[in-house]
Amino acid sequence: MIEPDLPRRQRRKEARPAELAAAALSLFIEKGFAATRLDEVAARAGVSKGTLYLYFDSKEALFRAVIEEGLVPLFEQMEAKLDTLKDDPERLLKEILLDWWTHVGATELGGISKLIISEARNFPEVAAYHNEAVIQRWMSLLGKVIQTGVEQGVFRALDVETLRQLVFFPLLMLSVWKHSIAGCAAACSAAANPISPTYFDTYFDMIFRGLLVAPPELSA
Amino acid sequence: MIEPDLPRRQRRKEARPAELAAAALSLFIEKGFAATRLDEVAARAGVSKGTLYLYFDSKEALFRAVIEEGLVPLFEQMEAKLDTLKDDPERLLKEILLDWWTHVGATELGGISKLIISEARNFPEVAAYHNEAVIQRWMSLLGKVIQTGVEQGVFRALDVETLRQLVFFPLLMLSVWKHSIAGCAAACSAAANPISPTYFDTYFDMIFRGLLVAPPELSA
Amino acid sequence: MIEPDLPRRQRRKEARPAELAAAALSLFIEKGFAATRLDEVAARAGVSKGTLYLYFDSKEALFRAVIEEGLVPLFEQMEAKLDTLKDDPERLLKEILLDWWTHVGATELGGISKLIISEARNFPEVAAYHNEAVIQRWMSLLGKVIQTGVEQGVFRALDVETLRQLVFFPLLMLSVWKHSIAGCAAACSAAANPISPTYFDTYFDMIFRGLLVAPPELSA
Amino acid sequence: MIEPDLPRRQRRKEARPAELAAAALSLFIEKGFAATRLDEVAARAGVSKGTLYLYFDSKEALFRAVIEEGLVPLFEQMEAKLDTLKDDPERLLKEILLDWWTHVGATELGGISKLIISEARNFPEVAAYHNEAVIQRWMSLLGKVIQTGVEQGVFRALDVETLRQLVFFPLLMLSVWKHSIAGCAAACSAAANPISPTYFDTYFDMIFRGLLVAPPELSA
DNA sequence: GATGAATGAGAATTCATTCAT
DNA sequence: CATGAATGAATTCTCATTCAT
Repeated sequence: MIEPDLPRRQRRKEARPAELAAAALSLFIEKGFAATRLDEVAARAGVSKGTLYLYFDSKEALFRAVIEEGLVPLFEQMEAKLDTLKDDPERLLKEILLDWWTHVGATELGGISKLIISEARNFPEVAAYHNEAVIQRWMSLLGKVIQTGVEQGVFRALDVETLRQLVFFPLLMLSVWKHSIAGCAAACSAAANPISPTYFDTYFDMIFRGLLVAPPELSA
Repeated sequence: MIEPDLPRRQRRKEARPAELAAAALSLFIEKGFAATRLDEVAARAGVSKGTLYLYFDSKEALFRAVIEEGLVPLFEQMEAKLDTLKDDPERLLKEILLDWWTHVGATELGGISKLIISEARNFPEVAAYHNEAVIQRWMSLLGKVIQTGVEQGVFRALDVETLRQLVFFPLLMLSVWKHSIAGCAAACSAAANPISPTYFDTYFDMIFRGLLVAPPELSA
Repeated sequence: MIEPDLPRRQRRKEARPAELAAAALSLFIEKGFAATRLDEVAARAGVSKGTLYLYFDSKEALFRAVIEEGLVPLFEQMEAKLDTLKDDPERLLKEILLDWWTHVGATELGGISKLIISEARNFPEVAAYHNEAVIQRWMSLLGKVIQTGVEQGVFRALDVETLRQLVFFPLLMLSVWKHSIAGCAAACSAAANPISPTYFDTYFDMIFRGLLVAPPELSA
Repeated sequence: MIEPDLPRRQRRKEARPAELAAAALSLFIEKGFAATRLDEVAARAGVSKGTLYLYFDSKEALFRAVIEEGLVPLFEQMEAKLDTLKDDPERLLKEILLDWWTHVGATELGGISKLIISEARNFPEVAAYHNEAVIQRWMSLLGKVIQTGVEQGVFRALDVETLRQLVFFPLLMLSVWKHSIAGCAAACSAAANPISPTYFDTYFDMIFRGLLVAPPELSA
């Protein structure tokens, strides 16, 4: 990955935007967009305030970049998986949902969802971009998986539009929760943390009992 | 509600905090806490900026009051219902969830959830208060309803902690969505609005097929 | 002028914009628009920085106001004079030019010309406003006076457009000079100051010898 | 002008300051000193920002150089002419004034006058240098020409100090005007452009009628 | 109580200047 | 010599908070 024959300066220059966006992401998630000062972002990235402006035109541009940077590595994997496991929609759906949780929901990237929710009203263009580049894409992916299952007679023929939301929202909400309410560890009691150890077992049990034409428990 | 024998001045005086909090609530929801200026709050409430400080010590105090004011009328109803319909947990759960949607999720009060999610990190004490005064209370209510159903052998004996979240999150997320992403109507395409007309039908179908020991469709 | 029954606060509020504009004018003239900091303007007016923004939306708005404030009292007098002395165009022209010198060129208001010259490129709308509200008006006034003289057979029938500039530019340039080069008293030698004691005598001698059909010197 | 036996590198090196100053001049004139960024100057000269500092210590030093560079080629011509046409002061004066207009007033160099007027207060030493190196020299030249005319009995014996200003200011003002107000072409109406086609005819007519002991028109 | 003018600390942004490469 | 990434002081503008009226 590292090209050792480039002078250090230049290597730095190429890495900078990602470093800055990473610093900004973590701060935006911690404190929200408005409450994050560019001073802090610069400090966390180990550069001066002015340097930010070498790479981003404004705070809003930085916001936009954070979304883009954070989401580029995110979708190759997800969509690639769609072509595998076509004959086992249950396992495919489960894997895709767990993938999302592992690579997004449970990580810092999950904070982007919270960010977008918080700032959509104030930055409609950024929200629109995110909606189109991420939400629609992801929802469409989920829809295709479910649709496949329906067509194969494995999933019940309910409204796919709604199903994909019902299936996804418990995970999304969990992630959002983790990055906001559960984040004020000191003040909020432990009870604020909603993740019980059996959460995922129960989640998939419920989801698939609702989805499957012949749930294992009953078909037995 | 109105006490007609008090002189108007005094009535006004007592109503003021609620009026101010109402104005603040709608603005906080529209623009977020940080982006709302006290000028605007005062203007919307029809008073001068200085007057705000007669009733609230600071912007944060106003935030706290917004939570309290907005949620006081909210929980008498909900908890009262618990004592009714004890013998029909399915109907009770459905009614309670629809009640929440009707009186909170679908109304401006649903915006408080978004607000808390956005600002929890910056105002941990407010978040803690909300957590304890609202979230815990509401989750406990849901838990009791489900527990009743389990005890009566109507609901499956899964982890109740998780079930109440799985049941509630699709509604909560929907409400949060409505108050953020779906709110930037101009920029975000209509597709951002996730409510399909059959959402609630499918929602309850899925939920109860997952919950009920003997779902109608399968018991047949 | 002062209305002694208004509370001091209110009297102040009405006077403020003019006070602020006056402070800004003198600083803009001294240092130019770009080099003047709003801190200084506020300090000179004896208020805080924030107060400026109660009355003016931006530094540019302040600039615009300076032009307007400074020029309002300026044109009533000038144009009123046009109706007098219709039968003596030479005296009328001389009085109007001296009036301009006394009330504008020689005073701080003359600095506005320098300001506009300096900043026209950077603030085209302000320059356009000044052009229309001041320059055109003043030039038109001069043109009418000269035209009257021509029609009465007192002035030679040359191009009036040009004449009014030839007549005015020596005064305008003198004023601009005073407010720029002559202003750096310490560094610039006294020779930079171009006003010789006989300037106006020679000026009018030249102007009228050029203008008059029958100059006194020769008609004698 | 080009010295073809120097290696190109070296030629470049010697030409650099002049190239940089030329780039700076045009930008200073376009936008004023303060509003010109060194980035732009470097870009227009086709070098990097750092290179500027190899040749000039500071932005102010560049300003000073702009004056010097721009005016060096300017005065050989002018003063050389003084020795010719000694027996026709009218024609000499006319030629010198037209020369100034052709080589300075009408060209980019005329912008230096505007620049000095704008920045004299902020850069007194630069203004002082310009005053001494340019203004005094030029005024002295004009004075000598007029003095010659007076001594030959061709020009009237008025105050020469003032006469040279009266003669020069209409041209100077015209040039300044062209480089400021007339420059904001978009916003300012065409009427802002003060040059009528007969400007110079009328100008010389007026000037010489005022100057000459026996103007053609009257001597008839 | 109520007002709204005034404040000033704080945040985003710009840009002349430096210096490692 | 030349570069251009990095700096940070300086500047505009915002807004929660105060307080004289």
